[in-house]
Amino acid sequence: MRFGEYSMTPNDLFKALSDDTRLQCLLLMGERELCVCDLTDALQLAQPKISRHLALLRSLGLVLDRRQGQWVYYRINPELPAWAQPIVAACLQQLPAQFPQLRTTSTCC
Amino acid sequence: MRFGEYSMTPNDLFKALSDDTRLQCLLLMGERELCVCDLTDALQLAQPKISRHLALLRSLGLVLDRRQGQWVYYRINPELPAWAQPIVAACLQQLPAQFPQLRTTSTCC
DNA sequence: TCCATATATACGATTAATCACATATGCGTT
DNA sequence: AACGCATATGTGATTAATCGTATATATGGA
Repeated sequence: MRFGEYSMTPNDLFKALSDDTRLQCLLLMGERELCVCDLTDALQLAQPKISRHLALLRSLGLVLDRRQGQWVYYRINPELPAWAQPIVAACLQQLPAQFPQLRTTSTCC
Repeated sequence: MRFGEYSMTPNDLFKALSDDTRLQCLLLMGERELCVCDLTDALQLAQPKISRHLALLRSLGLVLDRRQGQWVYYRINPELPAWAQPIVAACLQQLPAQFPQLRTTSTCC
């Protein structure tokens, strides 16, 4: 996958979405801003795994991050390319129902 | 990628979309039913390459095929899973503009 | 039947994606 | 400074995706 400050291509977007870890992270972020430990808790996955997937989403500009103290909060970039917005919106609307166990416990940080 | 008569998952869909050959085939089919030679002409790619990508799209149920004489016509499956329809529709609406050179010459078969 | 055209698949090689584990960095507290 | 916690990255191994080339199958016509 291309990587860096170039503008995202459709190929980049779909490669990003075509991994369940990344997709579930995005779906969870669709509800609210989340820190890394929220995501590791919700998905029950190792922290380095989550972090590397987040790095990829960040490198594409698909998500933005914000450090607050020791925590880093991630959210979906509200300024996606115009062509990507309807696609991402459709995903956020349709796909949570395809991951029934997907929920944040909210008792994290 | 999973393969066969199982029902398509979001992961399957995005993996299918995350190859430019397959994506451009789908976008071209968004306009009308096309045979394999239409696609090889339009994309200027080797026939076995196109055929293998079409086989993958077909195995997921993303496209349907219909043989007429020596030609095999492909079209987007109009009965996609409900969750997939808005996503595919958004792609068909937004993405052709991202592939400016994408056009069928219509002088094929 | 033999040939030409259209399409599909098999095979081996190459490249890309993912992972687990180890380690590094950054921040807050003592 | 030293520690603990949260997060990020490096590394090597494994698996998956893609490709080019060769070949197989199907159809129609001579």
